[in-house]
Amino acid sequence: MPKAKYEDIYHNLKEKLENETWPYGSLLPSENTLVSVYECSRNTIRRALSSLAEEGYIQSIHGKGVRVIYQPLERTAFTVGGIESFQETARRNHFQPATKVIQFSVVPADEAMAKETGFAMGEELFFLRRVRCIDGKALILDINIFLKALVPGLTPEIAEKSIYEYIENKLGMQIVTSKRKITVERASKTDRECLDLGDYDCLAVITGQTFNSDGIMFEYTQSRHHPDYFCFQDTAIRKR
Amino acid sequence: MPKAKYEDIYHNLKEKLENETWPYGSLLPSENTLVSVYECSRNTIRRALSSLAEEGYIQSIHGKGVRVIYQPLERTAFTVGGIESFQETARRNHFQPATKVIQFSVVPADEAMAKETGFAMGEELFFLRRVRCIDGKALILDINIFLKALVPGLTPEIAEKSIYEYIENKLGMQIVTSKRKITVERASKTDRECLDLGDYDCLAVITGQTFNSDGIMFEYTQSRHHPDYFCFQDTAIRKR
DNA sequence: GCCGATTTGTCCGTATGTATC
DNA sequence: CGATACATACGGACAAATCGG
Repeated sequence: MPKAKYEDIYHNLKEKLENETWPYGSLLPSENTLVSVYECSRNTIRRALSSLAEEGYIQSIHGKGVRVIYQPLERTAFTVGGIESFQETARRNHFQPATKVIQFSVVPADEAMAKETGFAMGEELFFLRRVRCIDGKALILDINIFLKALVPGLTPEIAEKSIYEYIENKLGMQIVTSKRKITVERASKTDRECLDLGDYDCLAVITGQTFNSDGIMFEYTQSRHHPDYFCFQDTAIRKR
Repeated sequence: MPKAKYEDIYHNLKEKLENETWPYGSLLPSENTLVSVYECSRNTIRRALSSLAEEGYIQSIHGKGVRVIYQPLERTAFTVGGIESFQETARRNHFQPATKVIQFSVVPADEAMAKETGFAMGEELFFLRRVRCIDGKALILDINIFLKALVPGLTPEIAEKSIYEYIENKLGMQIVTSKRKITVERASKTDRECLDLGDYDCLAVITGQTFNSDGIMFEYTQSRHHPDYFCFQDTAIRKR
């Protein structure tokens, strides 16, 4: 539950934008009007608006108003974006998810791995690989490497369900920042063995580091996606 | 030239983070210390810090401090991210860029195109296709569709150089928001004819809409990248 | 072209809440 | 418990862009 006022306002405005209370291309009520409506200071309104601008819902125009640039999208593809677990994404897209753990081991970080992942050498790591299936088809190969010290008690059984659920609810650790990079790679022998790639010879790869609320990196991930089930959305705002 | 104080502070801190004045994993000076250093209010400092947090440079920890999570990266790949023209990206990556215009026409938006691009039906559009080369290899196929009314005087000669440069400097129009989506598609016949794909049968596709400072969408783009020359970077911050 | 009303952009000072140590 | 540090919120001031008369 959000307790901050600007978060309430943000969610309320977001919902109204998605409902097309104000249609695409129109102007929002002025900030001062919103101040009266929500009974708060202009700073608080501006904070909510700036979050919506970052997410591509609106755009402020100096001296003029705030333009709606949100357009309702067709939900055909399996989209990712933001920090979201496989489970959450599957549920949002109304798919039946399944996970198969194909590797679960504990290893120390050697030099090559330290360089690639960003963990310190010698750190004890959980190394696991999982295949994600949707409607019976194997579509995503996930490689997760966790700092063992920060994810105590992790088992293959938990990995079969939802690791993020375990981390956040059972361990009480909060995931905050995630740095990622997206590339396209040729399918390896393992990819072809684990996934139903058909005659594709490439896949979409999301490689990332995840940081907890102490600002410590505790996870390195590689998510290897079937091309047909990959769609990443993003909004950028130009800085001068 | 940024004239806003928070932008100066933002750039100054960013440079120091990239110089590793404060190493990865350490804490920044406290906000109050920075207030003294930059002689400004805490609001102004916090604004600069929040921009850096969004870009994955730092992460605030309540009651503790601000952790540096920036790591210098190896510049091996051709990376994209943010709003940046091909020219700018090429220069940043120290490559010799070249552009070949293979189509330049004016068409009205029919129903199918209107639905795909988001332009209104019947709008007059510039439709162009360009091949981007680096060190003599054809690596990117760009399809740009512009609202003709908002980009008057566009010619194939300008398209050969930099359209963004023309739009921003000559027309004085500012690009502000860009909404994009990344997918992996099978290479079409055209892709194979235009690009040096080798034996790849897929490519990375960035599809996007660009909005000017009036909040009007004036461009629809599709950038089709050779897999080896595609790397998209992103930072996500988890919201509750 | 100028002026004034409206609207967003930047910045400040202050107060209070909450997490960490 | 107190000191420190970040988080939220308010209110006010002035600048800058837009628009209509």
